[in-house]
Amino acid sequence: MNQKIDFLSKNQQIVLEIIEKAKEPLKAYSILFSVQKKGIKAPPQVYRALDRLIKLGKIHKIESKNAFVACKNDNCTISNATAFSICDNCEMVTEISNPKLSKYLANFEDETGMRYNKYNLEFFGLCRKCKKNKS
Amino acid sequence: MNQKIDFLSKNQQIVLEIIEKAKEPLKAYSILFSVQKKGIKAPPQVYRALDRLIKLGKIHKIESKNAFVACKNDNCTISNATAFSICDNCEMVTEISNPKLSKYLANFEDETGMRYNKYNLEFFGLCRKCKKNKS
DNA sequence: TACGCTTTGTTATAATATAACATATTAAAA
DNA sequence: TTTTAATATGTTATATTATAACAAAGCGTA
Repeated sequence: MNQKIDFLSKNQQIVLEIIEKAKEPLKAYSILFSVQKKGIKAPPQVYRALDRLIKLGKIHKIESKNAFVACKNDNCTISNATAFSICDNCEMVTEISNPKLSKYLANFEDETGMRYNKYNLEFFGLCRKCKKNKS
Repeated sequence: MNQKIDFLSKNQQIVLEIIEKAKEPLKAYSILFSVQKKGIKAPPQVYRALDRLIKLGKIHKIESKNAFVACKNDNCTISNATAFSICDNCEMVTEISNPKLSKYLANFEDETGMRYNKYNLEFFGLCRKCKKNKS
């Protein structure tokens, strides 16, 4: 039954592959451009694949950038809880997989006592490289 | 000198007022529509005001919704560190101001030892009302 | 085969956001 | 007070991001 969950259609595979190869987050229309040689011609085809890949936890959307990255956590079949660090200068994005952080956030209770197992956290700052170059 | 920081231009005041009055996050074009009777006619006028208000910490952008809410923390002159809870059903958004959480996140060190004083956290779940109605 | 379901292809358009440039207002330097 | 610099505004056009709507193809299975 897990095969079902992991099955990717042709378009989904094409889109995933290009995102996995990329070193930085990709925008939907830049993906569209890249896959046109493979027969994908129109935005809905890309957006459908993106939606599916997100649901499967294969990729994540960087909301502050409207861009997409491959999931770096091998086991991230559940895409609900994500954390990223984003460089304000070079825009590099790194997925943070820190058990303490995810535990903390999953156990966090708001004022009303509510908990959330779904969240997205985006940290901003200067990455090591950019920090050096600026100083 | 703080007066300078708090000074709002005409358009900025108009846009802020409408966001503060709203009970839910407002989209840029719905703001545009609302303020057309007050003489604001084109998207750039709204987006400029929004940008400025965000920088001043008067409003925040809910990235997952492309919508804008007034800051509920009286002292949120620094808009860098934000956390929200968002109802998956009714889309209600509440700003979380929890000193423990903000301390935890500001002190969080990633694998490389980096810290971030700028972040945005969006929690998703069902708000109390919607949880009741679904059960 | 025939049915239902998912995926695909396609056109069109909606929704979100910015570029570019001209003008006006303001604050304060000369 | 005039000049200047900086900020804010108005305006048109356009770029970017995303979805609606519907027809057709493929696939599993009853």
